[in-house]
Amino acid sequence: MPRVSPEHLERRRQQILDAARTCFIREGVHATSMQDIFAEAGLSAGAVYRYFKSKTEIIEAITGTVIGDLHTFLGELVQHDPVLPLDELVVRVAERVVALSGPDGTMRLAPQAWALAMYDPDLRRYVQQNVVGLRVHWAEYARRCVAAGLLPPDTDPVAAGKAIFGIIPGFLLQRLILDDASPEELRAGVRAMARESLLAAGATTDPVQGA
Amino acid sequence: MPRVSPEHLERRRQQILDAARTCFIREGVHATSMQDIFAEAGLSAGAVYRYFKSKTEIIEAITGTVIGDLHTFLGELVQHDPVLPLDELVVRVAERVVALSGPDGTMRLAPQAWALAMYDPDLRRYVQQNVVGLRVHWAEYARRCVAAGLLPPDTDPVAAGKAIFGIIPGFLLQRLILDDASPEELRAGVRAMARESLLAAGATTDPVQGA
DNA sequence: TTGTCAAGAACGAACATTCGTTTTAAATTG
DNA sequence: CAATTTAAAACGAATGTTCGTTCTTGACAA
Repeated sequence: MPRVSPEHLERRRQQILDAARTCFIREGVHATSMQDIFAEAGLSAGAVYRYFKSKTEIIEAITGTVIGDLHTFLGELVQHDPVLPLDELVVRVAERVVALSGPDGTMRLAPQAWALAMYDPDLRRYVQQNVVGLRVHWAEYARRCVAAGLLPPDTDPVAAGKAIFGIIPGFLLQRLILDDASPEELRAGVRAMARESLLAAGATTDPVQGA
Repeated sequence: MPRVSPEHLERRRQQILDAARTCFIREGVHATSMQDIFAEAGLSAGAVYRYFKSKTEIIEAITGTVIGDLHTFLGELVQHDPVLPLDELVVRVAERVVALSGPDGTMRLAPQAWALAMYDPDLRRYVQQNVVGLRVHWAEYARRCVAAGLLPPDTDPVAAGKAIFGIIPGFLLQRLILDDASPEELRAGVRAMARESLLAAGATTDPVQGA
């Protein structure tokens, strides 16, 4: 179809990206050949190469959108008034992660994005933006907790954000690779982890029960 | 060398694995060709294929050893008597992670292992073992904290282990991709995170009720 | 027409792997 | 000990396949 509307072009582009994402999730990025993408998109090589000049460009376009949804979602939760308890916040995010990491979920691409980011400079920038984006929300959460008097004034919210951040990739990994993590169990874990007593020097562990 | 000692064979095997690991860390697993491994090992194709029947077999052999060191290290720390404070424990592990994730560090392979585990069943088993191995230590830590009276008796140590687990991959990711995480900052973050007050509903304008 | 889009055959490079040959050190013999 | 045999070990060019990409060709709207 020659001389076609801009909408058509944009739709084609999306059609290709959707096909690529489907393939990447189903087979993995490296195991996906361009021919797989052609087939999934129902387009020819020539057509696809009209919209993207290389496979790398497609990978980059998709990697940039892996956790956009999560970013927005967390951003809203963090702004919730009153400030949500940490376990509540984490559970809600975890639930979203579960929803996004099913058989067709985009979160399945996250580990691949991390791995690719280590060796492709352009991709690395995208992934960096994604990670920073999430982390900034966590830092903002910590800041609000300080403001609400839930954390001491001398708290470093950036450091707190960096530490809390790990809970989610940790959850995702266990979910994707071991498939034995649930948001509710994570809530219990976070509730156990959020205790000053864990920072105290511990007593020796005999069979004797202290109280 | 024909009719050669078992030690020689074992050394050759290690020589190949070392070369492969070097290549995988330097270029990434997928970007490493067998020819790269031949060159790095200073061996011919035939020689390498005498010891490993495929590239996949080499990848599997290496993936199985990525975090063995960390596993042992954490295992010892967890058994420390008296029980170490959480922030102390995390900092020590983080320091080890830093040591193992430099330009030649094996921890650089972790994200690749995670990604590969999603699509290769054999590899997945190795990575599962690694993850479970670490998690078991964290659960044991939680158990000891309960025994020492640092955590309430009704704590679910497995859930706690799953939650705490994430701190380390989270740290590693930030270290590898953003290169802006340090053990000391992580300590500060963990100290901020370990507070019951984070579990209470907060308020900016509204009063709060207890749990 | 004229300019743009799509098709799909074709291409060349890169890849993992194979295999016939050569080298080598241990084993065997005299 | 020295000469010879033997089979494992190593070599590396060749193989066949697969891949990402390009190119030629035709189709169709303006």
